[in-house]
Amino acid sequence: MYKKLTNNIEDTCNNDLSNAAVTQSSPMMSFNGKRLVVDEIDFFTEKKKKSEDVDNQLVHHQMELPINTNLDLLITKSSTSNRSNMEEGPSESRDNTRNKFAAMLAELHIINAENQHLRELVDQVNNKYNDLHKDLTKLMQKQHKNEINGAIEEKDKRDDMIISRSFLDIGIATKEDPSQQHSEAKLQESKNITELMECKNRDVVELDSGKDSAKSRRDKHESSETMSMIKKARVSVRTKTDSSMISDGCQWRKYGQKMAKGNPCPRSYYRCSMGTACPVRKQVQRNAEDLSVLITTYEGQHNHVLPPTAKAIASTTSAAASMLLSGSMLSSDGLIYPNILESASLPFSQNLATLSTSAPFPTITLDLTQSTTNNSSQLLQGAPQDNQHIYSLLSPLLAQKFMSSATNIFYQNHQTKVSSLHGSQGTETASFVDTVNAATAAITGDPKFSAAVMAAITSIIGSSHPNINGTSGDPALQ
DNA sequence: CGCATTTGACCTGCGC
DNA sequence: GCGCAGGTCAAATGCG
Repeated sequence: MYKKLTNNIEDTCNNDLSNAAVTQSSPMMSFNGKRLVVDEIDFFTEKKKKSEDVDNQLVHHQMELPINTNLDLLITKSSTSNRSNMEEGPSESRDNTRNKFAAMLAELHIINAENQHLRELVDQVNNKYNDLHKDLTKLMQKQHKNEINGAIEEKDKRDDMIISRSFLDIGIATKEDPSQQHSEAKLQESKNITELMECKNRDVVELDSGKDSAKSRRDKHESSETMSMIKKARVSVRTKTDSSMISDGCQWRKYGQKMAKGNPCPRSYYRCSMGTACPVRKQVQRNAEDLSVLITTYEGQHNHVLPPTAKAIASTTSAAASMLLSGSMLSSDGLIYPNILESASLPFSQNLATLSTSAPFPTITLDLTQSTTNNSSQLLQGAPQDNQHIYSLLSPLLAQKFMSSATNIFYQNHQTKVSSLHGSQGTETASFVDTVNAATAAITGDPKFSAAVMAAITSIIGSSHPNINGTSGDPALQ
């Protein structure tokens, strides 16, 4: 038994040491490679657990098999009281145990070093993120200055698609900057679309303070329309309930009620009252055709910290809104790409999520009334028929899907734009798209990993930009 | 008394 | 310009 136990420990040590060695030789966080560490806690769980297991085994081993290590490292009662017994053990066993203990110590040192290394990498990522953010702001300012110097007629011809061009220009400019890592730019671009709009808005404010011209006013008007579009992107949720309002974890204050045309039931207007001046609003109305169906439409992003139950739906709406906006704006004709619908559909129900372009503002509808078809019944099986639970279950999948689809669409359009401008660079971008697709597939294939990645990205963005949806932690998807 | 809800007035955008 | 519909505001009202 003793030999068996020591063998186990030895195997564990060898495995961990070899793993640590591999890890050391190949940095875990790399934008160019496929491994990306976003939160050291998540990625250490396995190793940590392993290490703890080793420690437990060691302690257990020492408690049961008192052996003098001659290092006098142990201060436990057993180690001192049984010293006489230890000295009577075979010297070979003492050597083995000593070696193993030393190996474990070495492993601990390696893990600590690795931990430190990863911390540094996370810091670097944060720093690069901040740098890119600054560069982006500068580019936006530069672009606005160029526009001001340009012809006014040209400006008049511009329509609401100004945003899409801005997005593409930003992406290309970032990509062409040799000082920035290619994939870092991509990661940055996909992180938070709403942040770009904040930059845009900030530029307008700066312009207004500097030049009070008709042109700047026109820019402001256009940007206000832009912001309005951002704000107006909506996510509609259909649920079957008898209550007048679904419970989504947020606090709402009713500020209006209207009779809508063609519907005997009034439409209620609610404003989020959890935070001061929170821009999020929602409309609640019963379906005219089926009065048991309650249609709740969310609009905007929270500017405050949300409780976990509210985070679920908020992150979903944020991600959906980001997807809607990125997808629709990247289209050359201003329409939402049809493949969004396909990619946005949940894996367990093709009819669960639908997009509407007929409405004044892009709206995605999540139909939670169809829970009896396909695999959704399996997914929801055993879960209480409570909206909060449904959201909790639904949200991560949706947010994940929306984020990946938005990212893919962004890059696909980006590729088209770059190819047309630079010709030969298309292949490079194409390979990157492949990489993104592969990464997306890997992420979507492993729920735990995707959850960890999303949580980490959310926490990183959230910590850097407290104004952005605490959901998002959801931006765009919170 | 403070807060939430109600409800009529008002604003805005759009189509004719 | 006018009317309609959707959305918002704010004073009045209700409730704990």
